[in-house]
Amino acid sequence: MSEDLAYGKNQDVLIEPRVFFDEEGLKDILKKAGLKITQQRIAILKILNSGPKYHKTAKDILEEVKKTYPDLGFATVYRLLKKLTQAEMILEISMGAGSSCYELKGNQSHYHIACVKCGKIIEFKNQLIEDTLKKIVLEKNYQLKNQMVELYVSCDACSKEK
Amino acid sequence: MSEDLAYGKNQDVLIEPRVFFDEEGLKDILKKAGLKITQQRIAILKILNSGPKYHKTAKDILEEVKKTYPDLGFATVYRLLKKLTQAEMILEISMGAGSSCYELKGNQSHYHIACVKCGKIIEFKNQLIEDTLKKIVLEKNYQLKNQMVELYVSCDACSKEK
DNA sequence: ACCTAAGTGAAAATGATTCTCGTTTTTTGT
DNA sequence: ACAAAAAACGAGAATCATTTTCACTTAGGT
Repeated sequence: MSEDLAYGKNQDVLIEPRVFFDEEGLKDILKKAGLKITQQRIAILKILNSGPKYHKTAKDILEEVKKTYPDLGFATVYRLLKKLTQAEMILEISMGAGSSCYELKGNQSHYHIACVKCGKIIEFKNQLIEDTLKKIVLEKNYQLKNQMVELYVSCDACSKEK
Repeated sequence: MSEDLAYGKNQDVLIEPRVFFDEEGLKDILKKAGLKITQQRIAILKILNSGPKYHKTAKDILEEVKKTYPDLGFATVYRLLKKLTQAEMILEISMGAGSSCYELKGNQSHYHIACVKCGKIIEFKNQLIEDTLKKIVLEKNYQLKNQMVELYVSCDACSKEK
């Protein structure tokens, strides 16, 4: 896994470029989840593992994967996403209404800022918040499985309009 | 609006008892959203404004409201929830898959801890996180419309099982 | 190479949410 | 109070995301 993240001195750096897995890494994800390695699954994971952003919807994935496997359908995509989510190898994020987004779990937790007008989503990271959340959960004797911090905003450009 | 919140010295206090609106307050919500005041809407808001927890699903609301208005259907519930969400008078929260939850917006922002096993949801509040998030958004020149912090955990009881 | 459990594709089923349309209720102007 | 216009309502159909079913295929151990 490459580790060339755009870290900074600021608490809230944008995460880019993102972490990528190589083909072996993708196979490991399946192995760790106790799943068989199939061409379809590798194809799906390759898509989740590509592009500038971590998060993709099932529809995003299907549209991409159909270029290589035209017969692959939603059932297969959702089945894999669900199994990997249960095995905690990927994250499911539901940003308000509409479809959930999915991300490969790197060792990075990060958060999202979404513009409610133009739909743009920015990923960011903040160590103070991460530590605070971990502490809260620990104090209650709970095991943290996933954390989600989502800010809904009107972005600079959209606020200026009209 | 009553203000008898269970504040404490701790950063992460559970929010209970919750903030309630009186009937005038509920009418104000409709007025501020530019909506007509109807019996059905008041009934829906009264339900959102009752019980120990802030968040309720459209189904929760419909089941309750049918006791008084048996003919009222999903269409009316969803229409109102959508309009009030757009007018920023209530919050829509989507906790993973399944239905969204809705909450009347008091002057309190609060967060959720959900057990992925038993489904229990705890509401909590944390000023440090709130301030940090506000700062992040402000620095980017964005206007914060809504914030969501959701922790998915295995709770104490569920972690012990099996 | 063989067997079996696991995976696949197509289509149907489910669940949540939105839309349509004919009817009813509010609101506004008188 | 009264009528007309605008907004809201209820029922059911439509849409969209996701899950299930089932008959067929394949990966991975022996």
